[in-house]
Amino acid sequence: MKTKEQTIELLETIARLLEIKGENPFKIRAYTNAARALETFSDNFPAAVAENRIGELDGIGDAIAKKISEYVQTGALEYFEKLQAEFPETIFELFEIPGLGGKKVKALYEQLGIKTIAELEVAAKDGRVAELAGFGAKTATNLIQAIERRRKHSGRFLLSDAKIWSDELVEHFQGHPDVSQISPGGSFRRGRETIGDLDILIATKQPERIIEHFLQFEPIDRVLARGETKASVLLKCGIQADLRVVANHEFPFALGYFTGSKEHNVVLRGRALQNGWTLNEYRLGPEPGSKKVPKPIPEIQTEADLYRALGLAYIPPELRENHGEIEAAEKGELPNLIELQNLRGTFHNHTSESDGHNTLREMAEAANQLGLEYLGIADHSKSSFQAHGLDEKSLLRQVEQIRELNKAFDADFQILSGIECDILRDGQLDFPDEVLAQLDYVVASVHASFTLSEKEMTKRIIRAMENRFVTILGHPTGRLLLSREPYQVDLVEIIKAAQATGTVIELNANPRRLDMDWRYWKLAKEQGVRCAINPDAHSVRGLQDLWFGIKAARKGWLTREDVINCLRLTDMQKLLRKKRDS
DNA sequence: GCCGTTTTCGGCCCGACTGTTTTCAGTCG
Repeated sequence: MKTKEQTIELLETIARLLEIKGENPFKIRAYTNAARALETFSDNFPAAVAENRIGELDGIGDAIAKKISEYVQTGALEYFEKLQAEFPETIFELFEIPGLGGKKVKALYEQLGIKTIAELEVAAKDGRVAELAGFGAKTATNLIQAIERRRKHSGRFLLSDAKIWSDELVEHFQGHPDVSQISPGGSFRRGRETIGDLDILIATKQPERIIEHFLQFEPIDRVLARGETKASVLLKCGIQADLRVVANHEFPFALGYFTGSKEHNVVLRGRALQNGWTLNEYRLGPEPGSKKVPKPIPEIQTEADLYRALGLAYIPPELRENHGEIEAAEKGELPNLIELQNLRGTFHNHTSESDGHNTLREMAEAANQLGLEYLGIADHSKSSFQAHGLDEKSLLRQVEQIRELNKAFDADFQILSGIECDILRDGQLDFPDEVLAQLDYVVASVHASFTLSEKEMTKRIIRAMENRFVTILGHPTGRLLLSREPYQVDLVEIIKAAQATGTVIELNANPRRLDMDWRYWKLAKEQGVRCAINPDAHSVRGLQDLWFGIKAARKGWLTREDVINCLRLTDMQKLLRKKRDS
């Protein structure tokens, strides 16, 4: 039995193999399209395969559906095994070098027998690569440099790192007389949890001056490419930044185009074609050679105008993943997405009592300064000894301190006493109910025994959720982006259990976590499960991470009604008591 | 290999940039 993730990887691997074979590019694309279709599929995957419903997905036809079914149900795919046997397994690492695609990898392998990055480096240095047809001295040098860069940097970056440099770049152009419009684009604008590179778009009448100014940006390490309308650089921190320059009237088209996602844009272009139009990064115009009489094209000055012209409500960047947003925009059923200023408080935060860096008072004052109406303190519990988890005595002392401190604040700001209670290996909690009952709420999280099977882990977490004092399930998969894989857990089952038990699920806003993942919130929301956006702040500064949580919540289609942090203090307190009183 | 208001064949997004090329292939987004 294979999982959805394994199937996606299979399809992508097949696409790569077909590329090296030099297969029909459209056939290759069909496999990557099928992988994309599965990525956005949030229903029960094994059931859909078993009931032969997987072929109903857009982009998956009979042939691939049959292959998926064979792979998932027998655990192997004969077609793939044969294909794979034609090439050494290590050859895939060559695709990780920018500048190498299917054609070049094929040439390197067939003509020089190169099948690893190490072999490529040797061949590039001793001159064999430069002698291949289609390669040259410059290509060889670029490959050597790319291999060296790869050694230093991993290739993807957290949203938080991207934000620092995107903000800096926009700042760099602040007040520049030739900038008439500027916006970040790409996956950063869409709020993806990790970012490959930065895209900055500028509208101007003076493209060469803008490119010139871009190249003056101090943190640039080296210039990768520069032309008349775009330039690419590598920043010293390892992030690649691409600047695109367009004319003012082209800006909305270019912004939409470079924001993506690719899949979203493909559908938009399809809609344009239905009207006899062509949509690209510069314009919406009549499709040359279209047999249709094109509809008249309305004037377009903003992205919103563009969506309207295509018969759609404006789609916020975070939703542009071809995850159902276009159908919803057509019917006028897009959600009114949550915004940062809708948040009135937050729940999961630490103090110096466990592993935080600031005191209770400092955290409270910072939250009050931020304009929040309440701050929940949830320090670690005793089993998390690596984080100086609180025992019963120190926890109850903290509850007392919170009561005292609350007297110092006006009625418009309150601290809530909670705990981030460890879910033990068997699903029991780290404190007995009598202790938990003395708190305003309980966040229950897994912090140890990560290696249980998916079945056991799911059972363990559900058992914890069945405790009536567990208000919120903390970071449901335990992932640390770019550094630790999530533990195995069936989120579809967890969401069902949250619905059944009346447990809130956390959207941990720490940019290293962003857990539960945005791809599951739409499903949770449809089942009536509520979300708590928590920065998991370990310092005063950590409270700022709410910004990332909002981005992820918006990607998950959440509105202020779906997120309990948007409730007024009294309504929120009522909600916190609801499960334990029922 | 997928898909269909162009519907079972014949398309499939396309423009910018680099490097290797005397007019374009490969890669990227």
